[in-house]
Amino acid sequence: MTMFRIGQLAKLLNVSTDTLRYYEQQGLLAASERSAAGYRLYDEQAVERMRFIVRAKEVGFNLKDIQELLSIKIEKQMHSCEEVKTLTLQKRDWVREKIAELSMFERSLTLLASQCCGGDEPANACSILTALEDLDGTHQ
Amino acid sequence: MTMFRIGQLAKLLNVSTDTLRYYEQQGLLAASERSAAGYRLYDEQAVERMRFIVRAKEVGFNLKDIQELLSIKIEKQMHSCEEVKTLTLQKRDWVREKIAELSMFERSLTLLASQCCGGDEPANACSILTALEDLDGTHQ
DNA sequence: ATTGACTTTAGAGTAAACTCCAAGGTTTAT
DNA sequence: ATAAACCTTGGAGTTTACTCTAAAGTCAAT
Repeated sequence: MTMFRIGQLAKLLNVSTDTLRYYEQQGLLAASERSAAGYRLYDEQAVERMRFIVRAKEVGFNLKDIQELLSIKIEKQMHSCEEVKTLTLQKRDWVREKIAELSMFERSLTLLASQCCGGDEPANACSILTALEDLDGTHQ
Repeated sequence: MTMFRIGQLAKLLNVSTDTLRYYEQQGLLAASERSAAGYRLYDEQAVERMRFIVRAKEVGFNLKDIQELLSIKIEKQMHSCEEVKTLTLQKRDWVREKIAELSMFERSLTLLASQCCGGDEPANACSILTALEDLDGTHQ
């Protein structure tokens, strides 16, 4: 089993060692074990967990959100399927809302780009606000 | 022409007056004019601009991003159409990436919810991490 | 004319998420 | 065996985006 030291994991996932220690402190990612000298050692599972955290961050989840997502596990004895399912679907709906909002932006930006000739002349006719207002009219 | 005072605009857009003053200080939204007593007055255009800022914030743009988006309009005679188009398409691609990533989360949450009441699978296989990994396998 | 709700400014304080620093211990390469 | 490159901790500092406070001016209504 390959174990990573903090610097190696940091390099692998393009974060700082400080960030990894901060996440540990925040209860997001503990080192799998410590070496004799007290160095943090991370296994593949920890790497996967960290990959998840990074990805979740990238799409706009904050650390509290991520903790909640990570804690979604089915504990058949402790919680009913219904509870878990409700939490999961709530999160999913939140994600769907975000997607819908982003899609509106995507349309705005695409419309703006299409209205722009893309040539050398001053961009007098190009206005992102106009494009957005146009969308506002049709969507709200 | 109806003019809004800061408190009215704040109420209308569900932000604080402090936030509006802060955005002014950051160069995002200036009051259209001042009353004799020095009160900030906002016209419809300012309202639209603020609406844009709020929405952009909601989908994860930071203030610097938003300033950049707004500057496309403000300095349109300073930039060529090509510059504007490039910037716009860059932002659009960024938004598309976010949407793609969020869609993966959405799928994994949906998958997780559907597995939740499936019944017999071992509980340790039922986490969002596992669901996301399953998606990774089929989509990347 | 005075109360209460609004506004002004400058400046201090806050929360989240890092980021840096100091003072020291460990590992690896020469 | 000694430097370079890593790691440890605790704690201070930074950035972003507000949020709050204080001291004072303005406005509408009783």
